[in-house]
Amino acid sequence: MRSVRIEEVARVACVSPITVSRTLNKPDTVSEATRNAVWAAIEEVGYIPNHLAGGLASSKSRTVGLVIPHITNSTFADRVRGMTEVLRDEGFHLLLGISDYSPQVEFQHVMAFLGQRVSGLSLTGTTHDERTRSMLARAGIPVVETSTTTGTPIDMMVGYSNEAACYAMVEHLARCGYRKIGLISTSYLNNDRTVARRAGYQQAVKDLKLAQDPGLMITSEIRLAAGAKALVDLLAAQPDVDAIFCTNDVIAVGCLLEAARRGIRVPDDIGIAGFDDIDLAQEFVPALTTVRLRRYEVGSVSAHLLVQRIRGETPAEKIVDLGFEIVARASTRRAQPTHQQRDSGHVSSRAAR
Amino acid sequence: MRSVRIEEVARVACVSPITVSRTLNKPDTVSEATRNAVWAAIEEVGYIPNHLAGGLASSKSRTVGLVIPHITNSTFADRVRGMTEVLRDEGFHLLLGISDYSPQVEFQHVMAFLGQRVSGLSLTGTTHDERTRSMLARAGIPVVETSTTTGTPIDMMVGYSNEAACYAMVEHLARCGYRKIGLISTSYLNNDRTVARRAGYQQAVKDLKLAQDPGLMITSEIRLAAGAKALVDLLAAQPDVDAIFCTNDVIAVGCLLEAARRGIRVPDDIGIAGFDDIDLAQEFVPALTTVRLRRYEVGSVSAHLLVQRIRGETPAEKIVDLGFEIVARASTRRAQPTHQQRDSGHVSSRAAR
DNA sequence: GTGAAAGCGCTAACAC
DNA sequence: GTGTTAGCGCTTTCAC
Repeated sequence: MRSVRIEEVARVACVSPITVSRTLNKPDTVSEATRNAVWAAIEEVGYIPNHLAGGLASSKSRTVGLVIPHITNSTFADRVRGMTEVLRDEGFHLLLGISDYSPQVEFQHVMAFLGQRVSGLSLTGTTHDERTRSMLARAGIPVVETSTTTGTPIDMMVGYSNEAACYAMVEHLARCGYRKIGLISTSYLNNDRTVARRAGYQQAVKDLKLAQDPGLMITSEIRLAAGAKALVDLLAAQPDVDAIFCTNDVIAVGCLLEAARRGIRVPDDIGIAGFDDIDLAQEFVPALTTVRLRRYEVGSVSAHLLVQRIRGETPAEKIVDLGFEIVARASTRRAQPTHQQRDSGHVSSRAAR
Repeated sequence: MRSVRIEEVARVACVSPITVSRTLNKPDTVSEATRNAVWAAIEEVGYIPNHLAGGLASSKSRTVGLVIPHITNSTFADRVRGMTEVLRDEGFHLLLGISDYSPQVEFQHVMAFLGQRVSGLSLTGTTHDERTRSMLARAGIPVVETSTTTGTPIDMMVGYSNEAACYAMVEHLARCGYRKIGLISTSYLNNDRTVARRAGYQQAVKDLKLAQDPGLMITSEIRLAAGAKALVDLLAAQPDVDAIFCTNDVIAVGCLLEAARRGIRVPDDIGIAGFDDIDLAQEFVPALTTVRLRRYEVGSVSAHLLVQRIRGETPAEKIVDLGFEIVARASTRRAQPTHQQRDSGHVSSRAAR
């Protein structure tokens, strides 16, 4: 398929090819009359710029790569939305890869993206294949790791402290009077965010002298049915649990559904809390106490940072903490206002922005 | 950033550049000894093939474009998953664009993707900007439109009949004894799938001599809160509605939640049905009667069709009907088995595959 | 099975 | 403000 080339546009517009190129890429360096003539010619011949050729010649591409662990989850869907909207406004395009939580698959995507000469790259978390780190170090393109603010960044980071968020939620549950709090987390294999969330829970349980027992921590897949089953399993093993903190809202709603089916009263018999603040959390009956994150902003801020760096600017911060917020709702008892509003962990976090 | 080029690999491996290229792209045309030497050299110098240059020289790219209306919806998330998994296995990569239901934005993405010389393209539905159609006709790359099997295809199609699915659901509701069925659809602006769904509802209502009234059809956004509000609005305008068919499960669950809050008994006071069979549909109490679609397959089959055509093969079918299935659950009354299993509309549809 | 030459379509650098 | 020249890194074509 030999396509219409810049040369043909140039001929029709009676200018040189480079002028056409400039009209497209640096319009303000071309006089208005020329610009109009070129645009008319472009329309006339039906020219579509070949970004492959342009990218090759300029060693710049208008593409950014994103690798996410999976997509069936509003955390990542919102991030994709945040990135695509900003990138579109800035004239960039998004190459998407899904790693399914495998660092090896992530590495393959990174390789392929580098082969496409992406101008920037966004990854999830800080757990990567060693080759990913070394390739990226050599490639010298801006990289944003997201959804965490801890660990050793490759370059930049946008997220929140998973550990602090979980610590804050356990504190909140303790203020609600819960003393034996179970934790249902997602699998923590290759998932530094989950590891951090578990650590936050454990630290808080220890600091607040709540019931400690390895049997209180179990894992579940992110599906409603799995969350329901996890509730059953946890209650079977630890019948006197008085609250359950799920590191994911889908799991938490699964628990709420199962509790309803079994006639377990929430929050009286048991308190249930989640993580993410998905749409369903506030609509569900009872509404779910949870940790609110700024998912869309994780994407939009990442994209902004990448674009800034691609343009050669230096962002104010290499690590952006978007904070979190404990949202108390009906699935947990009312908190006693003993301490001063320590919930406002998010306030300080946000201030860090 | 001057990167390691194929020439350097060639020098280290003591072969010519073209041999390196062949080792990478057509390994079986190179002797094993040479292949090994080349691979060793690639590792040694840390070579990353430049797909921009390769694509330019061969006028082929290993990239496929996908434009979806939005991403915060399992319909599209599953499709993305289906596409990426197949494409990854086939060595292709995915450029993602989100159009927000705007044909103009879609056109911009299509232009940009053609500029990247994507080898194939997948769009949603058949409502496009006229320029999109003409560009694509000229570009001559394989195109798959999805989520419908009606309308005039640009090239190929993968989906299901939205009209037949909604017709079947109204039939089902009629067999359940419902006679005045409201419809809450999404906005049908630039959305041929919704237009078809509404048409299916209207035709069935007419054929089955159910209550007909323009006031029975309203629209809602795809959010739980919006669905809840839509229920309230519909009941206010049409108090004697005995069933509500929502063309989206999220809206339907919003209705169920609102019904629970208002003490409206489902399915006795009112029957509620949805469309999509999201995870929540079967877990919710009461479980939601809905239309099950094969969302993942929409993506995976699309990707397969595109890859086949990119390879120069000719797929057996240009239009793949993946069918649908009426899933009867607790949110509607039991159906009377009067007619013979006409629900098996999906069986014939699937047979069409 | 391997190589040499030519060129894919564009833009950087420099000239005018 | 616009044009000329050279070359981005690879693959095609044809030769051996």
